[in-house]
Amino acid sequence: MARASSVKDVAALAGVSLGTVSNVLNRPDRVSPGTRGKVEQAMRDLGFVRNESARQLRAGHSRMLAYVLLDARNPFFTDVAEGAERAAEAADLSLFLCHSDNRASREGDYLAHLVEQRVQGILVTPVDPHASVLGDVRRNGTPLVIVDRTRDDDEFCSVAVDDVLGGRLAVEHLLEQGHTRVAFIGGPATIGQVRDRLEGARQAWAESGLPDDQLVVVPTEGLTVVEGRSAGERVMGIGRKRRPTAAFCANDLLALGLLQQLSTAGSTVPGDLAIVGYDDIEYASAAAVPLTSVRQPRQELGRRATELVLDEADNPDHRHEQVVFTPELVARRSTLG
Amino acid sequence: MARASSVKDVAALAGVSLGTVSNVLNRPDRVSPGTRGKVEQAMRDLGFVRNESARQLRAGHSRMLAYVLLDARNPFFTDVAEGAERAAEAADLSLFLCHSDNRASREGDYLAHLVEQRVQGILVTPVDPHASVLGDVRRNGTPLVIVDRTRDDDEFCSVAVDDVLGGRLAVEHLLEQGHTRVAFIGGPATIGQVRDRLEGARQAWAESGLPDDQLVVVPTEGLTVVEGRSAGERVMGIGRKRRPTAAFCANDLLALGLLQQLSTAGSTVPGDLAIVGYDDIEYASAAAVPLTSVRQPRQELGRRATELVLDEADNPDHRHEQVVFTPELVARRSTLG
DNA sequence: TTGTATGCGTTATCAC
DNA sequence: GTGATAACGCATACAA
Repeated sequence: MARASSVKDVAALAGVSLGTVSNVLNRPDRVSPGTRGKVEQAMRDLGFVRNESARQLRAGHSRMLAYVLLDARNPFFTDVAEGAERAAEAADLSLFLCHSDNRASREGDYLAHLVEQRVQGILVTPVDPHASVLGDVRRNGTPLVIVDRTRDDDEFCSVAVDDVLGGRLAVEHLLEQGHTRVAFIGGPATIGQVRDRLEGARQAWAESGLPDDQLVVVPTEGLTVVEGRSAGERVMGIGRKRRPTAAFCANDLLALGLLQQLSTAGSTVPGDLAIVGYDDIEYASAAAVPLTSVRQPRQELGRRATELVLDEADNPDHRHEQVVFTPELVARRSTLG
Repeated sequence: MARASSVKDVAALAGVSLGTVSNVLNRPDRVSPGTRGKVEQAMRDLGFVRNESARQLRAGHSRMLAYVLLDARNPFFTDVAEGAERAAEAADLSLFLCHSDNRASREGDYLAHLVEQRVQGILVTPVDPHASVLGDVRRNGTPLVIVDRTRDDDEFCSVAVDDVLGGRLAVEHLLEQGHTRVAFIGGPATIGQVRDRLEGARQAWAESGLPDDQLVVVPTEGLTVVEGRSAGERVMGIGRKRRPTAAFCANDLLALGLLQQLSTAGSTVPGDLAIVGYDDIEYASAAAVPLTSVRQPRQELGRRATELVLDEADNPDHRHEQVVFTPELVARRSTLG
């Protein structure tokens, strides 16, 4: 494979000047049909492909968007990515996914590379939304939007969902179903989401007037199926009288693990324990017992984040905006007996 | 945000020439500690970031690798990606994920963009391994390796797993467990994988001497949880006497759906139906009944594919290679009573 | 050790 | 309608 051919090669073969080739590429109307034909033929003959690096160098920025995400295995993030992908497509940009796998170092490497690449914009669900690395990106002139996380300042655009409200919705639903002992399953508390959902749960609980200690917090070390199973053992290990009759899980993976654990142990859902999940991922409705869950507008998150990052890139009057979406409870068999 | 600063700006501020700045960047040993200090300080002051486009233009190729994958929601592919990611990291390259979502048009758009971007190499699990678009990439000088698919020629490097053997392993295991009526669940037959796994199943069946019609093919329209549930209804709808006592599913998602359907309907696994899945994704071992499955060396696939694409990029004597890995059966409760 | 000059491929401006 | 030319930012060969 010889060196790829350039506009110069095309020009030589077509017997025209380099400028004309460029015109065929970028303003075909300015060039006569005859020469255009010759040029296009030459391009085909040589298998000419634009060199995007050179284009970018000239233009000052690339036609790429990137989404740096925490966990490619979590359908929540891939759904967000799908929304972003569609918005990117509509703007004639390509969206690339970068998997940080929850590691700050990898996240940092990707962000650095993307800034060097002069991408149009970056969406990121960061390991730590307050890490200075995000500020560095901005300082270097690359628009950046925080997805599914928030900061307590307004230095960045962000899109997120009201997790406190989500927590309220879940617990209010369980209260309506007559439960008076409820477990909150989730952790670690370092994750803002987990804290907010618990906070919402507590607010709803306080308003119910039930004793505080009947809302039991069962901590987990992560938001995974395996952790859900382990939490299930702990919940069902509580003595009959003090055992919760319902559980609100900080995400659906936990809820699925919990469901599996109960099913393995011969307990029934919602008979022995009602379950509410969070995220409403596809597996939630397809579970053995379809799962009640708090739905977030996932694709919408990605779409809006993309719009914001493009506004930051294109609009000189851009103002940072913190968008907060409203979650919605989807009731299914796991709480409806 | 003003225009990003360039080596020229750094040189001006540091009071040295542009070449010296470049040397600080690329051969720091060639420059005296004193001037190096000045230059580095200037870089910090200006927030200088290399322009990767310009670097690429100069170098002729980028420091990017890409994996164009079919389905970001399938853990199989994200595991492959993880293996590729690690190999890329070791070579000091960045791996970007492109989600074609099983759409040929999106796959084509991504491939075109990557070629224009002059990426170092592309890994792809294509919608159609024989589509001409793959040949176009190669013709344009970008190394490309096919992942988890094969072609019947040797125009490309590829890495795959021996699915015929995988099918044999699954059915041989069920035969050993004493089953004499088995369902193969999977489809559509347009997917090479599905065909190969069925082929392997048939080979093992033929060698067992059991009547052909006791290996029942239950077709599905895709390899998803939902399809698995639907297949479950059909299998259990078969009259008692002719009903299979075991099912071999073309992937784990189908198997999980099947498992859920049985559990919902009050049937037991493996009592009423033993189940073998394929892929051994994380959810397989974490399922309500841990799933027997055929494991593929997923990360290894990604790692090897990356090595091959880098060899194609760097080694003038590169020869295309079709690597075929050997699958392995992992027996768990879903077949072991 | 440091500085100068050239070219990578593209686009856009300006003559012709 | 077409052609010559400069510029984008960087890396390198070579000169000082």
